Amino acid sequence: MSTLAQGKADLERASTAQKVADMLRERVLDGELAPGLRLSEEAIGGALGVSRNTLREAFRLLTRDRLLVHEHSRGVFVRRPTGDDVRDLYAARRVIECGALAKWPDVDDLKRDAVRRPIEEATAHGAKEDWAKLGAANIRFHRGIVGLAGSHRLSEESDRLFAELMLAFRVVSDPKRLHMSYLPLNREIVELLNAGDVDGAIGKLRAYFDLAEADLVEQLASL
Amino acid sequence: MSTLAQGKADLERASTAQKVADMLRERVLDGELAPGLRLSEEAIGGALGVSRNTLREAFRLLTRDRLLVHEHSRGVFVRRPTGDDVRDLYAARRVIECGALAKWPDVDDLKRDAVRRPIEEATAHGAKEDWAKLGAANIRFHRGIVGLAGSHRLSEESDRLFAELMLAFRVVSDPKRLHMSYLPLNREIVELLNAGDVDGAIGKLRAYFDLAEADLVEQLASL
DNA sequence: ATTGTAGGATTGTTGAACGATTTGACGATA
DNA sequence: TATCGTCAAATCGTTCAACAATCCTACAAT
Repeated sequence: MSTLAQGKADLERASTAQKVADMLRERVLDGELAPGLRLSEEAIGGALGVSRNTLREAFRLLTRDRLLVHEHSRGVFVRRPTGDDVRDLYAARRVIECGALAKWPDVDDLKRDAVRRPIEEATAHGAKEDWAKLGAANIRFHRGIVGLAGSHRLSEESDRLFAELMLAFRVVSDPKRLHMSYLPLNREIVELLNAGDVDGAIGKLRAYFDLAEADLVEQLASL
Repeated sequence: MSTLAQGKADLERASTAQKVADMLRERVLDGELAPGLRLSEEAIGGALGVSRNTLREAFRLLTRDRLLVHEHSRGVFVRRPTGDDVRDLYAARRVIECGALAKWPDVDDLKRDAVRRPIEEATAHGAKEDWAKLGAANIRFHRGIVGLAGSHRLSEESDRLFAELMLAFRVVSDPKRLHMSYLPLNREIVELLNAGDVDGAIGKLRAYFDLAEADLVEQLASL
């Protein structure tokens, strides 16, 4: 049954514009397409072998995800997040994630594990000094937190916020320090949750947001 | 300065696809385009005098807003919200609005008035039995609550949630009863806020969500 | 009643075309 | 030197026509 549902999902994924958008999204998040870069319709369309119309549909999708910005008659550019953007993103995250975390007492172990496990994985990757995977596990930790709310729509919007934040992280000079320094804090959050101190965990999560936001804004300001 | 920024915003608003999307959005929220209706590219494009490509761009925008659903090679349809959709929407609203409301002590009077004023307006419209305006004021009340969080992104996502919810409201048999019955509850929330009892207000808001969700789900189930 | 099988209709995608807008360079003027 | 038009090149915005791919309907066969 689960394999059938999976197969259906694969079949439904067909649109060329959607595939192009997915490919471009990866390139943007990889950093291969740097923030501020202009994406010429002709150049990109020619390189990917799709028509301008189809490419423009893909651009619309990514613009809605805030990875690209569209300027009329000038083209689309890879978004370059500002300090205000980061403040806005963290204001949204504070509300969403702290609110979702408050649901901890009401959810089952499946959802709880989606919060706990990424921290274990992050620790393992940190020990191996695999900073990319550490960062990815960190994202999964926060995705797990949002998942506690039990809203598909909220999770999808959060994914967009995370993607945009990863764009902002690209300007950070030392991502290793950033991710490693917050890992112990996240671990404490999980320990507080396991101990039943949800309010304490929320407080620590909020403290994490304050620290991370200030750090990122400062690095963006020094450019 | 503010007039200049306004003028620039007006100038930038130009794209045909955007205008078509705005027009279609109104029609969908009016109910002129009923949930479940299929939107033929040829028919709509011909009626609006735009090409298929431009129309498809508009469809993508509205699909992202969840007002339309896109089925591959079958076309786009006006979304028909299900009970699960409503539960998802309210789960998201609970997290967002309760979290935003918790910021009440930290915000200025401008933002607080954006919460208080719509309730006064709703009361006035209710007295005149203008149910459409009463519903609109109710939405503004909740927009004001989200605005307390101070995140532009969160407010925009909430607008999408509200729009989708208005789609679900279209199946309600007696919108008058629905809006009127919750107005006193909203008024109590404002009074609690003015009295400084933020936690009490959050509790009442949560109670409102529980009632409204159950009501809407029940009406959707009886179809 | 279920399963194939045409066919017609609609969507998915492409390519070319043309007007509109932006951009950048080149002089003209003060 | 600095500022202001002007003009040409490049790119975007939009339309149109065409064809392949897919879906829907009706009808026949088992």
